[in-house]
Amino acid sequence: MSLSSKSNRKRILIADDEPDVLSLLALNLQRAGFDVLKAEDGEKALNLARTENPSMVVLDLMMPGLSGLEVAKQLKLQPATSRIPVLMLTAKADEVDRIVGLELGADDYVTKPFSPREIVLRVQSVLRRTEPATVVADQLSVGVIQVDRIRHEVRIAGESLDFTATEFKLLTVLMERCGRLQSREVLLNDVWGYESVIDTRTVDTHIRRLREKLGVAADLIETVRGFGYRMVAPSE
Amino acid sequence: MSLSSKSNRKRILIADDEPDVLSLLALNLQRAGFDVLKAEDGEKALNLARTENPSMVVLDLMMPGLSGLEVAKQLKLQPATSRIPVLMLTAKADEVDRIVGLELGADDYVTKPFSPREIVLRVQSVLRRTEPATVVADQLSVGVIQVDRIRHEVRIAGESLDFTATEFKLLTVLMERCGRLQSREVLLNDVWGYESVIDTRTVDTHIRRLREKLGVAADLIETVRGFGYRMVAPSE
DNA sequence: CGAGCTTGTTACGAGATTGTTACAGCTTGG
DNA sequence: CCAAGCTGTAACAATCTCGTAACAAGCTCG
Repeated sequence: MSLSSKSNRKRILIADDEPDVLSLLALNLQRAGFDVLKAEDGEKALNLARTENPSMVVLDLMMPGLSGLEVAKQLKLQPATSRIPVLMLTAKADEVDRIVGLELGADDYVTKPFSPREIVLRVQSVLRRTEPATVVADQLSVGVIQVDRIRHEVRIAGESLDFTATEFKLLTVLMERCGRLQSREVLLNDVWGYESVIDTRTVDTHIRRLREKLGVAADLIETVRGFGYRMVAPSE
Repeated sequence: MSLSSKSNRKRILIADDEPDVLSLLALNLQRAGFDVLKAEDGEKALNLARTENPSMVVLDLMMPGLSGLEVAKQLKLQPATSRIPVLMLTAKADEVDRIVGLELGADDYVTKPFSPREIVLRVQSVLRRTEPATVVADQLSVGVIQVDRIRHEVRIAGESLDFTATEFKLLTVLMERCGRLQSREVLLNDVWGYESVIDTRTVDTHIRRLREKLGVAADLIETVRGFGYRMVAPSE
């Protein structure tokens, strides 16, 4: 049932010993477009962080066994994992003071009770802060084309249109790299996924289908003969 | 339901030191149905934002005195204003990189030159995104469907109908988010609860039962292949 | 208890989606 | 202008998705 696309989505590792909290966070993060790795305890979290190279780690401070604090410390110790941002969940506000006193390696923290929405916002903002190169915008717009990735909605000149899963993905990839040439290989990789064994001509077919649906905005997808395709902003 | 004046229109605060830009934006936003507050500099913008409780703030990045960036930071610092969405106007695309590095609190940004129309679209989409049904109405109505949540009553074209608990919940969730796509996962989460371990196909079944009972209004529930379902207002 | 209702699961078929292929038209370089 | 190579287009088959119906388990209420 998943519209899976491992390649260019960010992986978030979350660790909490309460299954409910874990599921809730996972669901909301997935809904916000992240891939999620779940860990029920500190040991598992540490292992996953080392093997799966997540973009970010969300840790519950209080866990049986390895606490979130210890996991964070371990991560900071090794070069391979030392730069992974850490968002710490803490039960009480006054715990934070102690943590800060301990020179916690967390990039941000949230005190319980928190709303899942808040966590998602924090995760996004920490990612934005720590990875200036890749801004993840939910809202894309190029010329008359507007895309809301969260709602999976596309509007052409204000009018809502439906796209299939593949078309949608292809469109958003082109839009977020507007102005830059995308080779068929890159598109195959980022739209269809790493291990796909798909003919490059397939890209052409989907580009055609995209253009057909885009109607007046079809011109925004340029063909660069011999290389691939490029979305262009309309010249004013 | 009300044709009334100021009360239920959204207030947008715009700040720019160029009078021309300010007027142009104000005009277009008013035309789009918003109330507009104008500020010529950062200080005034900050004051208005604190006293007038706007739904959203549009800030020019470069202003004499307090810059848009500083205003945004100030807003984020205080709980009363920290949740107001910020749309930032920037002169050049490469300014954006610097902004991101500076931990911008903006929800979206637009680079100059921009069309007023584009700003209006952005404002609308940011508002759509950041305001997930703040009003909980007892009375819902979409097309010929009318729901009274207190009496637990549903009327289709005036005729009363019985719905089961699940059907009722599903219907109201769809109605309150009329026009917006709901994935099966979201529906499972919001109708069945997040700890439920239920197959996504179950959603399909209940959608079908809903449509069956809705009769003439069945068309109001759209299927968005590959993603989920959406309730639409019949006017479109 | 038991009939009837509610609800989640499952099977299946129609139809949509999608990758492939063939071919025609176009661009490019000589 | 021609030949070679790309790309646009259309058609096709494999696959996937969703609507439909049937079924079984659970629940309610007499």
